[in-house]
Amino acid sequence: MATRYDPQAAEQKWREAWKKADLFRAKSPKEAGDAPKAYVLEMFPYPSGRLHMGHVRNYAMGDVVARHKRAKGYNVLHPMGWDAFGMPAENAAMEKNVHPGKWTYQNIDAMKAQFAKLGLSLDWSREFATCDPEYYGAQQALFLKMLDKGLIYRKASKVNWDPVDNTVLANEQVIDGRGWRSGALVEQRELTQWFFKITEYAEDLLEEVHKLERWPEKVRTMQANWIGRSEGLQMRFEWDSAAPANFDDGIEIFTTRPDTLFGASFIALSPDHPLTIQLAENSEQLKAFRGKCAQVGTSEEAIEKAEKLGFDTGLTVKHPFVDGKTLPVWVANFVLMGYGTGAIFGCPAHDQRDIEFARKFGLSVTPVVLPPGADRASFTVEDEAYTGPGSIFNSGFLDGLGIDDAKRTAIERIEGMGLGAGTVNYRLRDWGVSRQRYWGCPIPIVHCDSCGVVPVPESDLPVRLPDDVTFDQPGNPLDRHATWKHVDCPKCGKPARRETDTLDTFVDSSWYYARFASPDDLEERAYWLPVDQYVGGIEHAVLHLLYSRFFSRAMRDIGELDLPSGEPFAGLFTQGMVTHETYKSASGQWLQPSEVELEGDTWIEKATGGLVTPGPIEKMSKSKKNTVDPDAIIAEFGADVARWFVLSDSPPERDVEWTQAGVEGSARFAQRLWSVFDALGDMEKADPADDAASLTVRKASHKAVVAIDKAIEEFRFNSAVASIHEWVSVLKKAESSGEAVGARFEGASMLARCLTPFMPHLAEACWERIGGDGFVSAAPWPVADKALTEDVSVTMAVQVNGKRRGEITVPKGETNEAVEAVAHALPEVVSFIEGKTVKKTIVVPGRIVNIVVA
RNA sequence: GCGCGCUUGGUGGAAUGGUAGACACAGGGGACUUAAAAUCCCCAUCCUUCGGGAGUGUGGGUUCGAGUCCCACAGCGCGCACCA
Repeated sequence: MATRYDPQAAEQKWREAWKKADLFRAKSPKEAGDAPKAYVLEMFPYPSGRLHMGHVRNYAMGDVVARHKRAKGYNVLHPMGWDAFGMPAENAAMEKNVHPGKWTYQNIDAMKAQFAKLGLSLDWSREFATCDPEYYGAQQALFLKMLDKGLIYRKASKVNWDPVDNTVLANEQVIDGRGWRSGALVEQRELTQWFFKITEYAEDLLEEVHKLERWPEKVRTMQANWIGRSEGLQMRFEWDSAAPANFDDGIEIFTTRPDTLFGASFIALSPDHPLTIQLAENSEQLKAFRGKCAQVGTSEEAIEKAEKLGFDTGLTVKHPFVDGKTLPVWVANFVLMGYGTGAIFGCPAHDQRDIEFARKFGLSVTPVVLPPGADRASFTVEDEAYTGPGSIFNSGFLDGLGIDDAKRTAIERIEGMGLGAGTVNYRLRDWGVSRQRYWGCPIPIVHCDSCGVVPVPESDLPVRLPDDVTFDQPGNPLDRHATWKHVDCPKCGKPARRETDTLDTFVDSSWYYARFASPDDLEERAYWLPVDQYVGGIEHAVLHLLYSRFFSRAMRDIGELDLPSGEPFAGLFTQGMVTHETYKSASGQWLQPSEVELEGDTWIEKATGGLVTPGPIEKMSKSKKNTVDPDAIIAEFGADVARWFVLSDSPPERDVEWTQAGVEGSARFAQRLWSVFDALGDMEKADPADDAASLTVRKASHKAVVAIDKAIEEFRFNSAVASIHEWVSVLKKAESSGEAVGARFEGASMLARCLTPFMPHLAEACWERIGGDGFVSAAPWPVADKALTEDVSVTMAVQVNGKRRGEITVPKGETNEAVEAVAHALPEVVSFIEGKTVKKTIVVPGRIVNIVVA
């Protein structure tokens, strides 16, 4: 009697059995023996308390890799933990009056229960949350070592300050120049903050990113662009007018175009340049001008882009190469303080920003690069700068040189004059990590009036967050806590104050992969690292991955990680999002998928019967209400079906659209799979026979194993799914004709093992039904028999002039001449080549025959 | 603006330079059934005078042969964005 597979009962049963058998615990290097290691890691989640479909897809993918590797004989580390510090916990504290810690750990419990239902092959023995004192205490120790090594420093820096909430805002929390929560106009404030010296590794981070062959090209490019290396010249222009105080030596600029120095017509300073600030002290006009620049600067990029603002300081400098030539010094809003030296020389003829500025303020324009084929007497630049190739002219000793030669020559000359040197500049800036927040890792520092900045002794770590905090007023609870910040100086013993800033939560996620490998054992860390396969969202392409690459280097250099390359993630895969159609009611409200239904061709709202307008397919989000709750799906169809669906329809790197019909299709297929095993379950087990029907089944099975293996290795899970579909069709066909029982048993045994990475619970049930030994989750990957995967004859298409006209089947290894003869004799072919001259015949063995006729 | 990527049936997509559209979803037809559900099987790019012809965003090119390689263009998406 055929039975139905009951996912609810089966999934729970198998999960409990796995847990009891402790199947997924990573072996120690010693236990593993000769087995190679595989560290499979998915980006750990923020414990929001609710699992979403994006998580399901992310972790399903990682689990496919982990289970496949395990079956292939690897010692697999597949851990899980929680990225648990951050703003949402503080927001919850303010809104619901619940302590961030309590809220967070409750969420972790809730989410862990949801995770458990997915049947992931995780090693929970290594679980931690970044808000555990053991974790952030270890992080504080790393901080102190890095500080000691000179990788951390303090400096004053501008931050977005919300004057109502009394807090610092991240850039993404500033919307149209206003705080996202308070709505107050955001101010730029100078605060002394802690910085990680990521720029120290800029060159290495750039160089090594190109070698990460198992990373997506796209991510590597984004990182390279973010680091933004450019070669150029840093030089100083000496004063023509009287030198202002503190700037006796002149004005330092950076340029990538020293070849255009003869075309210089002005110097431009950033509104935030120290000289500008100094000059503004005695000039109301300049003060006003700076204010104007700051206003425009916040957000409205369009406006900012349109208008070039300038202020003539009246100062002048000498041109380094042309005696008697002077350049005016302006302040310009388009010059950024954060890049180079915060000052430039303007060469309007060959820089678009400079030409716009020069035309607006009537500054001179001298072309010095002659485009190929242009006439030197008549070539002019109007409103469009020329930035292409050419030869240098109007440029004294540089005349006639190409751009690259001219750059080199100009740099040498400047160096010879002692005015500057060739340098490399990076767009990358040091990483500011101070956050004026409670729910983060406390910075282990004490400020003492006599001793200054004093590190907390390692024996006093962790510096714990106090529990008794309130969120009823704005600002940092650590700062206003009655006792917490008041401590004695570790050095002199006098009363001092704790640092009340906490670390950016990106710090927490920059080294968790090393902590998973081992809390403190360097050898074990060295054994597991680097992560062999990292899986996560593309949204972390720059910051998280760059910070992690920095941290692994820093940890290496302070002796906390034995990782010569410094690269923490050898392989990276970025998966696409889960999307869903959106729905709007007649009154314009977003509706959840569960609130609407399809009647014929039109969507209606279940509750009201009102007409629903389906909208674009977008990433599942609360605001658009186009979410599907994994719990509900698991309750209805089981976790295997949810896993199968998110892996089946689209290539893993692309978005997948969640559809009800698609899930139902996956559920149907799960039953179909079960029926393959169920039909065999009551039969006598037999070895495969060698009749034609058996051979057909066996070939399909052995070929499928190879195809699925390859597809998983290449992250083409959708192709693996397709192969399984085809395979099952063959098995079902044999089943309906009652043939090839032995071959079907063999195929089913292989199928159960190939299914395990995708639908682990179902695979266990199937394995059990056909009397498999132990857990299929612990069974080795099936080995395909080469004799069955390689055919003795091949079908080849026959083309005439590149058009397919027929096909022939010939023995494998047949000579080209014989193949050619068969092809020429094919009736469909004869009618096309009759009466024509055959110019040549191309035979690609095993693939195709192409007959070329005149 | 600069950089990167993508564009294949009604839909998601498959295809080491070698039979385009595997596999799935939706659709159509049939079988089983008193009926339904479930299940199983078949059809399905377009045009056609049924011989064939056209066809992978558009236009060129390389090749015996191009979805795949090269050039140009268009559309869409992503990233960066006054980076000197």
